[in-house]
Amino acid sequence: MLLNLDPRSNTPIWEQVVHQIKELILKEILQPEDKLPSVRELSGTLLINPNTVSKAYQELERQGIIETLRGKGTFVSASITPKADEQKIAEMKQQFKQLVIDASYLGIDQQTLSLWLKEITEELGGNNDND
Amino acid sequence: MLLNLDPRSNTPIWEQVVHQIKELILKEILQPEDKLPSVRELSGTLLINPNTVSKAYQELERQGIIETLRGKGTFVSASITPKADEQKIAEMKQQFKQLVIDASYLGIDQQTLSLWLKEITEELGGNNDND
Amino acid sequence: MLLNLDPRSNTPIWEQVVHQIKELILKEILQPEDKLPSVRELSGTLLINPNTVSKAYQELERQGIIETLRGKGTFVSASITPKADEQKIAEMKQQFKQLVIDASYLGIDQQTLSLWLKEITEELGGNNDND
Amino acid sequence: MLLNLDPRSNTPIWEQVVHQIKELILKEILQPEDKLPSVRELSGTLLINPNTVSKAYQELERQGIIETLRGKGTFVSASITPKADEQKIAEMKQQFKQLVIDASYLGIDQQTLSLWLKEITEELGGNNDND
DNA sequence: GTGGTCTAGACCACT
DNA sequence: GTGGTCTAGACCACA
Repeated sequence: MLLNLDPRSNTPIWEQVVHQIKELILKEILQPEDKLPSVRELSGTLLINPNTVSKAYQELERQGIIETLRGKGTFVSASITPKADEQKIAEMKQQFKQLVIDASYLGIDQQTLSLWLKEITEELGGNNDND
Repeated sequence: MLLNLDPRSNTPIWEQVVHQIKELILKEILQPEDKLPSVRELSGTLLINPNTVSKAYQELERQGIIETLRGKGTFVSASITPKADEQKIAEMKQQFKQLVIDASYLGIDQQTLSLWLKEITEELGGNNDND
Repeated sequence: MLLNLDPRSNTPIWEQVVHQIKELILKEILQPEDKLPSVRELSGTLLINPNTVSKAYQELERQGIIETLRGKGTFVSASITPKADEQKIAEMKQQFKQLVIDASYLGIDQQTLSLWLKEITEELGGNNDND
Repeated sequence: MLLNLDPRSNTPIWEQVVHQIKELILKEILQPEDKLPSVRELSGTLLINPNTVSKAYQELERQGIIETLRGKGTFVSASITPKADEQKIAEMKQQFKQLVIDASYLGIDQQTLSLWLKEITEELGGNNDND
């Protein structure tokens, strides 16, 4: 499993790992019940510390996206139920607004954002039918 | 000038200040050439550390959104030219993607995001006719 | 013998086995002198590692609850004498306290706990008349 | 702030810290808005690693019991709202049952447990009126 | 000053 | 083999 990490980014490495694994699952590259690489293995591949991977895995587990089976390893959850947490949705909308504002100052208008949204949705939902 | 700051939020306070001033400008509540409150004044109003306000102003200046005239104060720039910095646009798209992914795990679909986008654009651009 | 094991739980599987066998004995579903399934048999039924069952049996034997007769198998002890180990009782009280604290933060009050205690005692002690 | 830590216990140190802080809050020794010792300070007092304290604080924050204000420190939340999470309550009842079972094998009967429950509740709810 | 992140490396319990 | 915990010590951003 290869992830794209940027150690210079402001977003912590463990969070980048979380994001990208979530993306892989959405794209169905990682499927329910699939085994994730072990903490040591992934830390070796990504050239980061095991603790950092561990933190990412723990966060993913906290979100109900993966599960760890004692002594066996870590697996993608069989059923990922979205929690409609009101508060988090409000936060997300707020983030979204800030993003739109920042975009505006980069000269990006609504149409472009709308296009991006479409592109991204297709990229994520486009599964692997035509592989 | 009243801003809505949340000290519990993960986004640093100076960044919240930056965001909200940018929003006020987009909404044309703050207009070009308008004078901003002094660092000391604003820090007093918002009950935050002057250094924090200062950092926010520096960032806004760096983005070309406000200008400091020595001895006179700080003013909204007369003309804010969007910098079409390719790299920053790519970063923004990346951010956007991560947001869509996170939204997806909260059960928020494309339609909802599309709606939000429309709402936000209207809220911001209400008087952006002559751009 | 069917036990309810949850591989996702935080309590180790061998401990879940220990708990549930203790429960079966309390409920007199397993009676003194009854033969327990062999390690291999039980591990096959429960689809878990033989080492795990073995560890559970060892723990139960350590507590004096079951006995192994070489070449014959494993049996529920004829007389289970509660050890009034002061230290263990103190530990238990400590555990109990932590549980009450955690319950409190979940909005569970003393009355509810008291009710639970009654329920559980009835469930377990239904035929404990002649102790 | 002095906590009683047992490095030999099975429960991890960070969890012991979490438990005991929760207890201090219930006893109103720590009151809403109170500042907790800094990570470094507490780690110095308890002779444990700062990371361990940090982990405890992060868990407490995740539970909504404390809040961190960037650069200022960590504080007891003003209002702690118990979340009536069905699933967690079920888990708690399960734990409670296992505890009753274990107690039974130590010769502790329902009456004793009932007494303990009363004692503990009084200890926790007894505030600091008579200090 | 504060907490958050990361590395290095160790030890442990579980399967 | 697996993940979880802990220590030691470093660096950074925030206020």
